[in-house]
Amino acid sequence: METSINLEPLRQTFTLKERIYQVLREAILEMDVYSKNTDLRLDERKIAQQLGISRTPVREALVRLENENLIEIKSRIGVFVKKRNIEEVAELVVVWAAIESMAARLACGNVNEEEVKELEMIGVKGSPMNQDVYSEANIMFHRKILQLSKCNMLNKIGEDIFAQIEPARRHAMRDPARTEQSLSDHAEIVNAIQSNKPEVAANLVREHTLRLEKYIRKTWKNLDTEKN
Amino acid sequence: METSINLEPLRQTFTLKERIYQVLREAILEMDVYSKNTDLRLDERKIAQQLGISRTPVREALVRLENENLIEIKSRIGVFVKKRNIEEVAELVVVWAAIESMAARLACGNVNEEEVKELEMIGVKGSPMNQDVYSEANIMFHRKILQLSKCNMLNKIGEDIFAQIEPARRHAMRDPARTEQSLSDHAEIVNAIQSNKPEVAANLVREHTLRLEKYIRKTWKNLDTEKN
DNA sequence: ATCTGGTTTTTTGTATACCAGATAATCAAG
DNA sequence: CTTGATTATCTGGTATACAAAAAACCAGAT
Repeated sequence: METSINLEPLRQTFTLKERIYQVLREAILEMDVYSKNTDLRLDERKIAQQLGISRTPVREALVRLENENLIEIKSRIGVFVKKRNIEEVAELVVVWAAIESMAARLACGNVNEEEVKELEMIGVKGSPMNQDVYSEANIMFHRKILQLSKCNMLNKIGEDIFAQIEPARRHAMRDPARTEQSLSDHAEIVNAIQSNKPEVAANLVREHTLRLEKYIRKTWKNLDTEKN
Repeated sequence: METSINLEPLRQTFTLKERIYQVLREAILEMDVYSKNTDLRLDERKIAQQLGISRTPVREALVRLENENLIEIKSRIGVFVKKRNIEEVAELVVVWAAIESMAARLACGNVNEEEVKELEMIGVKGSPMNQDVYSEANIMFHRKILQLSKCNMLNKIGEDIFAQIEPARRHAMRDPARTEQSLSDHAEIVNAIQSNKPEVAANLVREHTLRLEKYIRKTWKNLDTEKN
C-alpha cells in the first residue's frame, strides 16, 4: 500500500451550545452560591443578549447544566443556580468516597515512581500553611488519585461529582484544624499506593473522605435555611 | 414563630422536553444496539414528526441524552445511539462496583428484616433457571442494594451508570454457567448485610461485580469492530 | 466506465416569533 | 384593611424560518 500524508479529520466542532455550556459552567462554579446577596437567577434572554446570540443555543446549554445538577429550570418561572442542602452535599461526598476509594485501589501497582512523586508533591509536601493554597492543593490531590486510576470513566464521573460539591466545599470547609490531619492522611495514602497495598489505600481514602462527610454534617452552618 | 401547615410547591411539570426525554430514553435502552441491522441514527425531524411536535423540544431532550452518554450528537452530521466498546463497558462496570460496594456498606445496620427478605427473594430465591428471568432478577438485586443504602445520590448515580451498561449487558452477558456462581454470591451478600458486617458486604459486592468486569473483558465478542 | 467538479438535496445549527403559565401590580368591593 | 378580580408583564416553552455544512447526485471530461 502506498504511503500518503495522513491528516487529522479536522471537523468543525465549535458549536455555540458547546461554548456557552463551558462558559456558563465555569461561571457557575465560580459563583459564591451561598452568599446572601448573590442572585441565583439566570435569565436566558439576558445571557443570550450578553453573548450576542439567540436564546436557542443558550437553552440547550442550560438543559445540559440542569442535567448535571448545577442549575434548576423551573418551568415558566426561571432558571436558578442550585444551592445544595446539607443532606445532598453529604451524600455527594459519600459517592465521592466510593469513587475515589476504588480509584486508589486501581492506582496501586499501576503507577510509576514519577507519578507517586507528583502525588506526594501535591498533597503532602506542597507549600503549606496557607489556607487557600492548601485548599487548592487538597482538591488537586484528590483529582490526581482519580487520574492515577487510569480509568477514564472513574475519572470522569469523579469530576462530575466534584463539580457538584465544589461550591459548598469552597464556602464551608475551611477549618485550619483539619489541615494537619489531612496532611498526615495524605502521606499515609501516598505510602499505601507506593507500596502497592490496594486494600489499605482504598480503606484510607474512603475513611479520609467519609470523615469529611461527618465533618460537614456537624459544622454545616445552615447555609440553606432561607427560602429555596 | 407560629407554626403553620407546610404544603408542597405543587407545580405543573409536564413539559414536552421532559416527556420526550423519557420516551426516547426508554426506546434507546430497549434498542438492540449491537445488532448489525439496527440503524443507530436518530432523525430529529422524523422524531418530531412522529410525536407531532416541533424540533425544539426534541433537540433539548437529545442534548440531555447526550449528556448522559446514551447518544452522540455529531455536529451537522447527525444523532447516533452510542455503541460502547469493551473498554468503556468494562470501565463502567468498575464504577458500578465502586458505587454498589459503598451502597452495600451503608445498607448494613440500616435495613430492617423485611427489606432483607425482599432482597433475598429477588436475588437468591426467585424463580430460578430461566435465563431471561434470572437476568432480570439479577438487575433487580443490584438495584435493590443501591436502594437499601438509603443514599439518594448513590442510588441515582448508580442508576445512571447502569443505564449505560444495560445495552451491552443485555446483549452479551448471558452465560448460564455464571448463574450458579451468581446465586451463591448473592446469598453471601444477603447474609453479610443481614448480619451487619459492612466490611464483608462491601468486599463481596465489589468482587462480585469486578468478576463481571473480568468476564466481559474475556468474552466480549468484537461487537464494535465495525465502523464507529 | 471512471474520475472530477460542481450543483442539488438533506440535515443540523441558529435566529426569530409567538404562546402560555406564573407573578406582581392595580384597583374595586366588602 | 382585607379580599378578590382584572390586567400587565415577565419568563420559559414551543413553533417556525433561515443559514450553513455535509452528503448525495449528476453531468461532462478523460
